[in-house]
Amino acid sequence: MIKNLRIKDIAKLAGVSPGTVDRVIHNRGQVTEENRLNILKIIEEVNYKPNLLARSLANKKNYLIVSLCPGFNLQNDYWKAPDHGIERAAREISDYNISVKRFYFDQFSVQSFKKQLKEILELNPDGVLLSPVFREETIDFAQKLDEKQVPYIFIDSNIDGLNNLSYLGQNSFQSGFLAARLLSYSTPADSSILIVQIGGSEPSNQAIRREEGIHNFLSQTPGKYYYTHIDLDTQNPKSKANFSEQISKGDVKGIIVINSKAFEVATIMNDLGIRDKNLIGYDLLPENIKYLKEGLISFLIAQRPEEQGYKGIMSLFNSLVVKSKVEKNNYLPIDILTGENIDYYLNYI
Amino acid sequence: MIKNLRIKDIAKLAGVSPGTVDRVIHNRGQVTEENRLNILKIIEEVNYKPNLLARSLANKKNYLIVSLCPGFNLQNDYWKAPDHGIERAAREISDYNISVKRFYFDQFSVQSFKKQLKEILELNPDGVLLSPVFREETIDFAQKLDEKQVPYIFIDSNIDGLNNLSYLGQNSFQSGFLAARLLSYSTPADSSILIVQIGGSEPSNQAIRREEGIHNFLSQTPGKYYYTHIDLDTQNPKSKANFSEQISKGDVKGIIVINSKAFEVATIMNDLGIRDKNLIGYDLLPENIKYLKEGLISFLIAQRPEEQGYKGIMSLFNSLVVKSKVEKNNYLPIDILTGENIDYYLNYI
DNA sequence: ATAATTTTCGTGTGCGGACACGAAAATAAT
DNA sequence: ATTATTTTCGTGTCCGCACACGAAAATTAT
Repeated sequence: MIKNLRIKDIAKLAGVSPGTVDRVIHNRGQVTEENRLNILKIIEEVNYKPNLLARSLANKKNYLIVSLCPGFNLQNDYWKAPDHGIERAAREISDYNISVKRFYFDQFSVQSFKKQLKEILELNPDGVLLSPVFREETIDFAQKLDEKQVPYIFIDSNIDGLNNLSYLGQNSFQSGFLAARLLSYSTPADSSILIVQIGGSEPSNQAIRREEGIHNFLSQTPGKYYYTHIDLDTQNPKSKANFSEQISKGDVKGIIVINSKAFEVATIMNDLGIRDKNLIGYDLLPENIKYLKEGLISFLIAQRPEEQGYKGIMSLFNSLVVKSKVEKNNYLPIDILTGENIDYYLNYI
Repeated sequence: MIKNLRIKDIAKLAGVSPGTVDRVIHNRGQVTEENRLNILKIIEEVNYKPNLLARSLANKKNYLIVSLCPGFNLQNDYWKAPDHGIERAAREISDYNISVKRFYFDQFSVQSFKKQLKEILELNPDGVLLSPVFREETIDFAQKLDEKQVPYIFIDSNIDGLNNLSYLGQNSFQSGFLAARLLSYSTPADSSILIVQIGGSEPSNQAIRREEGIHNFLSQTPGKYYYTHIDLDTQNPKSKANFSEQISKGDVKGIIVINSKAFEVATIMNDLGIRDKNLIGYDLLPENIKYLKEGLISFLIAQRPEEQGYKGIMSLFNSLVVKSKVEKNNYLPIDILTGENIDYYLNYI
């Protein structure tokens, strides 16, 4: 119940004017060493905390935060959730003289990524939130930001060894490990497991790490499961036919899809009338959710994409305005979803 | 990028002084109907949003929010988490002239509950966050708050039919249903399941609803499982012996503990060297976590207690200061925890 | 010693909004 | 028509902080 002291109070305690205290707080010089130390001591003693409201109100500086994430559309709306989180955070802190400008790129085009990075640099932002899909370009960009002393945060995936303020995302290895663990609960010994990568293009870093996690778990239970990696390209009839054949085998009891397209497998299972296999997938795409509720998908593993966006912006805010320190590695929880609990994740912000 | 208009701007648009606009905004009268309507129209048109920072800074009113939750100690630290969330929210909004005062009661004593309610009423708070453990006393209290037009929020458990601003907690029925579902993944057909209530005292509302959910699931799979309810009082040697006997039976394959004391069962299983049964429990007590990591507990179901406290205070803040509307029923996600993902929940705020 | 320069410091203004107070305008009373 | 009363409205101050400007003090140069 002790009221927070103000600059004016500290000035009185130190026997100086508010302006002098202000100069000490902002390291603006023009203060004798004696006064400076004394004021710092008092600030320490009374645990002075500036009033953020007053500070932001008086501060004319307008912070610009930009975000760069893959775009989204009806076919692929994974990045809608982070975008939503970014927007929510932006609304919440707009009174603090912070504007957030969102950029998007085509996640299959390095060119679009580079183009946006260039535009962003020209804006001279005060902070950047970034999905570092392309490695080399990100490294180059990060170095330029370092030179300008602009903080940046990665979301969804990470690149080690850079000077980013924070990383917000999941531990992919561990989420693969967990997927295998969940499968093992309900899959009898000596059966086969398929590890499926869908899409025709090469797997993302995330998918690779997940598969490593799966391998790691399965290798800890030697001899219990036989597992095979399959690439499925649903556009390619041959690939699809091959997959249908594989999945129809009786000893196949479990399937893990290591990217977000588990619904493709569920669709095939549905068409073939297969119902006795456990399917585990990732991410809350509408079609995944549908099959989870219908029981064709046993578990979905989710990574709080909305929160990644929200916390990303809030972390930059905390760093720039509140000046509190930010955790460098901020692994988000690995949520396990079933038909029974998913509704409470969907409605919940 | 359009800058927010200020009262001063609106005054100019309406051809009046800022004071007049202010009077309209606060319904303080002293304005001709003609001016009032005109100003309201302009406010609507330009979508005026008052600057919360400036508003709070200028506002001398000090809001008092009180919370009343069960106390906690080394033996029973469940309520430590909500308390932590309350404290975190309080810190975050302290600049907005909001002070949060925390009250505690003994969850086994109606008397202590009533005593604290009385004290709270005498403080004339502007908002109340409450764990409504005792039904009748809460109803009485709620009515008094209604008369004073003081908003109140329930956390952890709910009482229907009251005028509370919001409820923050879990759908206990559904979390029971989910527990049974999880058990069914790994428990073979025709085996026995124990539903255990621990503690010697009567079960909480929450435990009762969970058991209903369990029943509901199991009754949907007729004939598949045999299940028995057992009361276990670990202080009572006879009760403990009886339980040990039951759990040693070979056909018992699964156990669900419907309150937060699953670790008691795990301890017994440990002592008896039993390792081939699936045990599911609730809540992240340290001892539960320990056994989850060791594999004696298969799943823990958690309800984000920290977030209940945090969101409870933030909802009151939003209602009192931001004046945004608050969802009445705010079921928190039902988190499924295993040894593989729990660390990411523990570190995470 | 005095002037010129540099350093140190206090005061004042504004950020956007809340509220008080007193002036001006409108209405009522004589 | 004049005064008294009520209603309407504008101005000013403060909230806590950031920053500018100019005055005072200390230092250096002459």
